[in-house]
Order: sequence, then structure tokens, then C-alpha cells
Amino acid sequence: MKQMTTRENLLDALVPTAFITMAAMNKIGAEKDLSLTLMRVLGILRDRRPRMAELAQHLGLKKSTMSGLIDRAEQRGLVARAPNAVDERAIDVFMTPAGAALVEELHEQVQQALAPLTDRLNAADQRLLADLLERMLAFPKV
Amino acid sequence: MKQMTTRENLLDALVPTAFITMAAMNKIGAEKDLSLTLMRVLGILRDRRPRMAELAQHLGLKKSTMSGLIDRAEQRGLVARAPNAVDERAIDVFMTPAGAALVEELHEQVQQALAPLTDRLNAADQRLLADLLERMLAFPKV
DNA sequence: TATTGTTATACTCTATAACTATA
DNA sequence: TATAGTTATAGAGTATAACAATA
Repeated sequence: MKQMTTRENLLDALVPTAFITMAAMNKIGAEKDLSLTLMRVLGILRDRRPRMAELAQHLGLKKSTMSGLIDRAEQRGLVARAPNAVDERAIDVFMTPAGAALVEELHEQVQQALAPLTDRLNAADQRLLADLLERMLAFPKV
Repeated sequence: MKQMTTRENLLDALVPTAFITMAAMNKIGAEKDLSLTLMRVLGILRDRRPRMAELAQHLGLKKSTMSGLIDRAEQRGLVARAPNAVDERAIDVFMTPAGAALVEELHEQVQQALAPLTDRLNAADQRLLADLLERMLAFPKV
């Protein structure tokens, strides 16, 4: 039996958790033709109004990729573009009411989908887990 | 301020954690031209020798998607195919030594990449977090 | 000159559909 | 008949490169 460090152990729990969480979101998104990336964008737009380049950098994508992604989301009425007030080169992106409604619906569905996992922990442990994760992330918005 | 349930709070920590973990893995994989899906496949093949259809079902992908994915991985010498011993229709997939070496290298790099996050917790909290996650997953292999 | 965003092009990942071979 | 796997084809997501407009 190979000796594992504490950090290694944590990684071996974190990675499967991430894959399972993403798989659940991917499945729910697929029913509405939403990619994980677009769901992440919608999550960001819940409380921000970034410009294209900010969004691209935050997601680790190229500007050209953002253009295509936002094009498709805009055509579907989920997000909209508007010129930035101070920099005439820049374009702000924000959510439409339809997009906001969709995001809340997704949120609910993801919660339902992951309930079989999360509910293996009692309420106190759920709070403890949420607290540890938040401390680990030092909570930058995703 | 909207009232949130314990489960909702947990979800709002879990989803960003998953996105950040996936982003780190995606970035590391990209340097070696490995998609998240292929990394997940390699992770599975560390200790299993599934047939094509099993792999597809486990990942939530179509058989045709698996064919392409395994084709490319096989051409790169990371995995190999062999006929199943008992069912002549079936094909088993397994890792090559090169694939196994790559997986260990990736594992190390992901650990390094996430260290800035995980090390915000002390060793005791890291153990506690790993334990909670493992209990939540009831540890099915991913 | 550098930055913001878009367009054109190419490749990977994915699904659907049609097919062959075996159970 | 049903299942295992492959091939052909098409669409979404991504990157690179070239471009226009503004800083």
C-alpha cells in the first residue's frame, strides 16, 4: 500500500467530486442545449456585467471564442450586448430576464440532481463541508 | 438577503470548486493535448480494464464517441484495445505503460496547480475535507 | 503602438444514423 | 432480435491569424 500525503488524499477526493458535479451539470444543461461553459457564463452574469475581454480572461478562453459563445447565447435571448459607457472599443455583456429565469431553474435542478450525494451528509456536516470549501476557495466568484 | 437552505449553501460552494478544479485540470491537460474526458478515461484505466460500452456508459457518452476518443488515444500510444475473452463482440480497453506514466505525471501537476487552494487549509482541515467528500461520494470510482 | 472585439478557418468532441458481426 | 463496436456526417466549442476601430 503506497503512502499518501494529506494533500494527495484531498486531491483524490476533490477530482472525482468535480467530475461528478460537472457530469450532473452537463446532463442537466444538455437537456436545454447549454454547455458547461455557457452555464458558467450565466452564473457569472447573475451578479456582474463584464465586458467581452474580462469574461474571456476570467474563463481562460480566447476573445474569439467568447464572440461565438455570446453570439449563440444572444440569438437565444439569454444574454445581450451593449456598448461600454466609457471605453468605446468595449462591449458589455449582461443577462436578459429570460436568462436569469433559466439560471434559477438550472440551479434548482442541479440541487435536485446532487441531492442523492449531498444528503449522505447530515445538516451539520453539510454546513461544515460548505465552510471548508469556501475557506479553500477564499471565495472568488466563478 | 435571501434565506438559503443548507443544501443550497453547499451547492454554491461545490459548483465553483468543481469549475476551478476542472479549469486547473483542463489547463494542465491542454499542454499535453489531453481533453478532460481523456484524462478521466486514463484515470479509470488506472485500475480497470473495461470494454468500450462500459466505458461509454460510465462516462455518459455514446459508443461512437468512445470509438473516436479511444482511436486517438490509441494512436498516441496511451491506451490499447484487445478482444474480450468471453464475448467475441466486445473489445477491452487498457492502459499502456506510456499512458500510466503520463497519468502519474498529470496527477502530480494537478496537485501542484491546486496547492495554492488546498494549502489555505491546515493539514487537519484537509483531512476533514477529504473525509467529508469521500463520505459524500460513498466513493464510487470516477 | 496596444487593446477591444469580430470574422474566417481548422480541429476536437459530441451526437445521430446506418452498418457489420456476434449473442 | 438485441447488443457491441465502427464509420460517416454534422454541429458546438475551441484556438490561431488577420482585420477594423478606438485608446
